[in-house]
Amino acid sequence: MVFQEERITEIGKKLHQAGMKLTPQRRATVSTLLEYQAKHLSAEELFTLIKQEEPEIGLATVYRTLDLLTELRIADRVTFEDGVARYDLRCENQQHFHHHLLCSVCGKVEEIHEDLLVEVEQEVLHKYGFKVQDHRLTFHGVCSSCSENTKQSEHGD
Amino acid sequence: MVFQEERITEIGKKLHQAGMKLTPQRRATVSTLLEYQAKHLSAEELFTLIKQEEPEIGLATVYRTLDLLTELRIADRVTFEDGVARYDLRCENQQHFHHHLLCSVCGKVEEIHEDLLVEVEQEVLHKYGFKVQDHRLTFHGVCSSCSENTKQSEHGD
DNA sequence: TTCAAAATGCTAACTAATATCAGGAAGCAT
DNA sequence: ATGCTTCCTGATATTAGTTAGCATTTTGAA
Ligand SMILES: [Zn+2]
Ligand SMILES: [Zn+2]
Ligand SMILES: [Zn+2]
Ligand SMILES: [Zn+2]
Repeated sequence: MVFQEERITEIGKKLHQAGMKLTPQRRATVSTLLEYQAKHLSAEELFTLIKQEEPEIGLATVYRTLDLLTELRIADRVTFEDGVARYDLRCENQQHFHHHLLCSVCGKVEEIHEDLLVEVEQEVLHKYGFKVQDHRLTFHGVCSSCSENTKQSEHGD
Repeated sequence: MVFQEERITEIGKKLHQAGMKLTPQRRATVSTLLEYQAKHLSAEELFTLIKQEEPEIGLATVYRTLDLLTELRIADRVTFEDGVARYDLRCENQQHFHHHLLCSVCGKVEEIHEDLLVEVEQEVLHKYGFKVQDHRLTFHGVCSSCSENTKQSEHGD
């Protein structure tokens, strides 16, 4: 909770640098994003949660705030297979967006915060002349617990 | 054009194997996907194009056909920043979806058909126990022609 | 305190995508 | 041919996520 406050005021500074204000609505949005980190909530899901902290807030404001945070690279927008935009707070001092593991069996979404692409991106620069600034990487497959379950049920045959 | 016909009949076989028919509407959809390969068209964009070949076709059929092709792994669905689903015909004998380079200056979308992630995916298996079946990788950055233009205008200063 | 700019809430509008449903075509068995 | 079944289709209605418009409120500097 103390960390949260620090983080929020820090984000407030970034907003001020861009000539914008940390209004109560924006504060509530950021704090909810912090609280539900790595949950990949949609704008509407966030809206209902934020309302608990800031009941007067409107849906449009949530959308506007999320757009703002995305532009300032405080948050990242990511879309999985259902086509709904979801939001992640960008980790501090993280240059690039983190990666996601999407289990096709249980539907779970895991995160990888390690940047596995440094070499790949150099290769892309050399071979294709493309200067990578950021990336979106999602792996589709079977998570560790699901493949263990499969193994066990195979033993049972 | 000859190659197209071959490709279409080959896809027709895959449909038959799955107990489905290559109807005129589906044929027209596949042929349009082939014709506009690597254009990353949305369902509605495809719809207006397909109508030229098959004017009686309805939008719902296009959606249904694209779903079908995606399930049979004949096509791949990909979503960029605007949140709209776009469709790529999967290259023959290609295990994984290809990658995309999205230029933030000119908006161009390039493709990389080389699978750069073999080692990364082994790392993911060893470190996280996650068995990768497929992936979605998009790089955001500056394409080669745009960075050359930037260099030239810097010279001009 | 005044005032302009920024931000907000409400609602309507828009768009992509899906669901529904009443036909049609194709395949097979008489 | 005839019926029967299954699959497929087009039109339309509906849903859900998102954006636009606008009047009102809040904010922070002068
Ligand atoms: Zn995440
Ligand atoms: Zn799983
Ligand atoms: Zn592509
Ligand atoms: Zn470019």
